[in-house]
Amino acid sequence: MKKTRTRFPPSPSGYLHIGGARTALFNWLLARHDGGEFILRIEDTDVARSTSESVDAILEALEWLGIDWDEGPYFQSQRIEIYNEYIQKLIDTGKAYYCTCTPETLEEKRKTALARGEKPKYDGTCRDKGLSWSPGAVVRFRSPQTGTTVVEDVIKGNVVFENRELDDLIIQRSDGTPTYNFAVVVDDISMNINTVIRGDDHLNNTPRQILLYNALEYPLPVFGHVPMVLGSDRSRLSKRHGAMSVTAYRDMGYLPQALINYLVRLGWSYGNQEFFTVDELIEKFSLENIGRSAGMFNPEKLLAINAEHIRFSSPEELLPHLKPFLKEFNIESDEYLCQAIRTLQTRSKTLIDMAKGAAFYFRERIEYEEKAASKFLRPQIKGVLQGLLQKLKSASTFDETTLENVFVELMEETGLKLGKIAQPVRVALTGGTVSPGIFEIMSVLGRDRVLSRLHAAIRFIESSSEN
RNA sequence: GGUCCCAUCGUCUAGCGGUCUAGGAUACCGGCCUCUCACGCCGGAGACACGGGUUCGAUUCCCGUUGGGACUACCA
Repeated sequence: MKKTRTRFPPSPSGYLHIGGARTALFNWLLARHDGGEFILRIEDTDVARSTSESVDAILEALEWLGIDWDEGPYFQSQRIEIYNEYIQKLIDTGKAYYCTCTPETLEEKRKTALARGEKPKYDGTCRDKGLSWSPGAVVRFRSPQTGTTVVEDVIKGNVVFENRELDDLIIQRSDGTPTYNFAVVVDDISMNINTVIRGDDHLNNTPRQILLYNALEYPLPVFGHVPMVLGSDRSRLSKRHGAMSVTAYRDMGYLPQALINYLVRLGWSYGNQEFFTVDELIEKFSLENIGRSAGMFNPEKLLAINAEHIRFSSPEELLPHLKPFLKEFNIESDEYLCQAIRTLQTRSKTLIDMAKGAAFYFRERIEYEEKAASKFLRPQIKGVLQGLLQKLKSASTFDETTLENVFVELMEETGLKLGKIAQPVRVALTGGTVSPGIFEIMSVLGRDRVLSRLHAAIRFIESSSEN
């Protein structure tokens, strides 16, 4: 049994988007599951569209996701000699030929064919001319005109194509670079790729590629065409569907493992299980459980999964991902950060939420939300806060249980319900009316900060009642 | 237009001939819990596109219709 070798071959004409990431994930997961290898290859034969910025962006996105590769990145642009070698082989054996039809006349013919309601395929003008190379010539593959080609797809089953539907595709452009279908085949052959998992938008290309494998006399890899990810209007994903780049989700406060979980679950299932860690996915992933119908990208479900991952990760795991967002709120302190995170996990759907929610822990001075202050920091509560202050000063410890006892005492003495006391204290401590539990907050902040914030609140009440 | 793929709640899906008065998740709506907000828990509404077959029996198999999608480049 040969080792599984999969690959991910993005073309560097933009960022890594959600759909591409999912394809990468499937290939990566399969390789990791099987103990095989995962190869990264940059398909940059289209010089006009490829940029090194895109390459960087794609690598950055893969790294963030934690998708690592065993070989590469290979660049097709650096493999021209290899393609030429294979092309020469095909020309020598008569399986490919030079063609001097100009793009203009081809375009012309395509239009008239279409207008007549016919299939716009190459008419074979140069097929039997026996032309040799000349400037501007391209190389075409001599495609069989009869018979059928069967794609044995591990996801879709056998798909039969009539060879007469296929035409003599160009395999080398007039500038000497190979075209996609040919480069892919040569690369996959020379890189020993034995498992090709890709979007089903490639299913129609596959018979051509199979014919190329045959002409080159190499065995076929296993093909698996996964259904596409669709936008909210059920069409192919594109920019107009909103944020589609992987790094955009990073920047919106998503965890890589959450995006992975969501993306893999979109099109693959494991019974009723929804939540997976990356290790679990590696363990459980298999081609058999990939569905056959296209799925719609649903940001709401992604958000829910993200919240779940935030909830079930340890503060230590969350910390490095949270740091950049804290920085945006000018929080650099490391003090009691993990404890603070713990109090925010069940109330944060994104890391941005969490950073926002954590801000009050680290402020020197609390600024009160206007509404909160006018509703809860009123003169009649001043005495209660003062009473609390005294009790806290003398509290033996500052853990949640002790704190709760202090409040119970205070409730008995004042006859007030917890809610009546907790909200003003919450405003004093956080500036607002929404926060983690009051005892949690206090024990995280510690006695000194709590006391000084209560003092500040009392002074605030005094100064605002003067006017 | 041609070729190919696809079709279970709004969405993601389980289901691989009887277990389905179709299960889970998400979103939505109630309720409980409760110091706020969440989390959690309980409950509700919500789907097998349609028509033919095959079969004792179809969500499950076959064909057609309809609908959606992809491809149809000297893009990948």
